[in-house]
Amino acid sequence: MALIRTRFAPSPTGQMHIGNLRTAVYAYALAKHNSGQFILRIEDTDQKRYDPQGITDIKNNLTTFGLNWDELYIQSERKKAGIYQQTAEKLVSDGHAFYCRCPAKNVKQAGYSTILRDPCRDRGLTSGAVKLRVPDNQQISYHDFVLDKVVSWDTNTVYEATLLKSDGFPTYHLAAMTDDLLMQISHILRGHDWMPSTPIHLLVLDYLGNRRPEIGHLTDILSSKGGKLSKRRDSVFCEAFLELGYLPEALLNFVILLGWAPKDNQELFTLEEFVRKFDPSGFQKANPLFSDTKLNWLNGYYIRQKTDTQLIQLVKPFVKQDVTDTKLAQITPLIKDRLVKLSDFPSLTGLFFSPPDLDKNLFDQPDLAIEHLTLATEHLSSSPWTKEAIETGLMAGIKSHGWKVGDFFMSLRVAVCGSRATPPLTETMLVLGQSESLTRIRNAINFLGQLG
RNA sequence: GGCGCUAUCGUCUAGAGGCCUAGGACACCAGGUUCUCAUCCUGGUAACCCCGGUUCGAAUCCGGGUAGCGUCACCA
Repeated sequence: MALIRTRFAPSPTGQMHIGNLRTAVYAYALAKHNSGQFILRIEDTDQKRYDPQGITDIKNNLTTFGLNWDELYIQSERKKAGIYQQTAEKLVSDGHAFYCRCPAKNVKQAGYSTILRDPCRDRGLTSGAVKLRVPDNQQISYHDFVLDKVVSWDTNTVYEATLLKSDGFPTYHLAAMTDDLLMQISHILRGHDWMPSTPIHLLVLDYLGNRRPEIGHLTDILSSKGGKLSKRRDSVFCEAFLELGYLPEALLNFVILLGWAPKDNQELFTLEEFVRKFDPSGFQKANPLFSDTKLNWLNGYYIRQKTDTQLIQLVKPFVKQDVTDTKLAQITPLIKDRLVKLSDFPSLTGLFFSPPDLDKNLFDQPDLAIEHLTLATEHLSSSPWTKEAIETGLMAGIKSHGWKVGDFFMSLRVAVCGSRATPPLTETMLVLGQSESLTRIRNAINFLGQLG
């Protein structure tokens, strides 16, 4: 098999979002599954939208997710070498392109354009912007390797796109195709939104006289609110998910499943497993909806797979309270099964740092609770501070009074934690310490007594 | 409006003419484990867009609707 070379070719105009991440991981897997190369190419040919921070962000993100590139190219630097200028001039001299001095139209505001043949195409100008000369009455087609389908157009529906702008910079149409050819890209994998301009690219590819890479168009990720994912309405940026405490491996796994599936229904993938099992026939053809419920499950799953030591390190940036390493190491295992996102840490652990606000509604039977707590005080003030001693003593007391085990511990739980849903009670008291635990229980007795 | 793509449970999907009384995962519901919640285990509810056609037989093939999405810039 010929060498597989894929590229991830973002334009650095904003932060990397989950759609970009998905495109990148698919291109990466396609290359690596075949022992090929994954190329990062920065498409910064739009001077008006240039953002110097963008390149750094893209590199950092790819690194975070383990998508290491083999080669890096930056189009603005290649432009300086005159590569695109030369290609454009060759197309003109071959009769496949022409110069144009029409003012740039802004159909974005007008709606849509219906003029497909440019008035400058036969004027024989010798300078200006360069536009593609589109032939009439021809069929142009390609096989899409994602859709696994031949798609074709009548050239009479193709407009004469600008290839080189009057500022000397190439448009995507010229730059991307020129580079794909020069860089020996074997597979172009890109967003669905590029599909309509594919006939333009096919023409450019053919006129440049080389060969056509395989081309495949990925689905778009849709918003659960309807329509395309929106940067305003939806949370879409990788950075934002990371800041919420989503693990990179969870986000990556989630995004892999959004548009690709293996025949055997496997759901859990590390990057390495995905690369190994990758198969282009698994690509989805219909647009998926973004919904974070499965992402939440995946994140919880990956959190539970961490060792306590690993999790303690991961959770540190999300700890809001002032805490020693020792205490953090005691608390973290107690809430491991309860964490959905790392940022849940502060709300799940508040009870370890400050006494609870008591609410009488949390106690089922205040009078009985006083009895429960009184017994607890008696035992706990004299008990050795170990799990076994605490529990056996308490159980003996419960049994002698004929109480329901669940009722007793709920009273104690609410007194100590201020909530009916908490980490394991004994372990929690162990962390709090004997003195603090007893203080909280006595406070609760007083609180309940005053209600009386 | 033109051009193009798509259409299986609420969501992500398996399904390439009989293996489908349509399978898995998440979510949801019920039960079990457990001193609560969570985890974990077991079970359940739930889908082939519509209409024609081809065929002995269609979720799977074809045609037509309908709907969704994309795009129509000297932006990518």
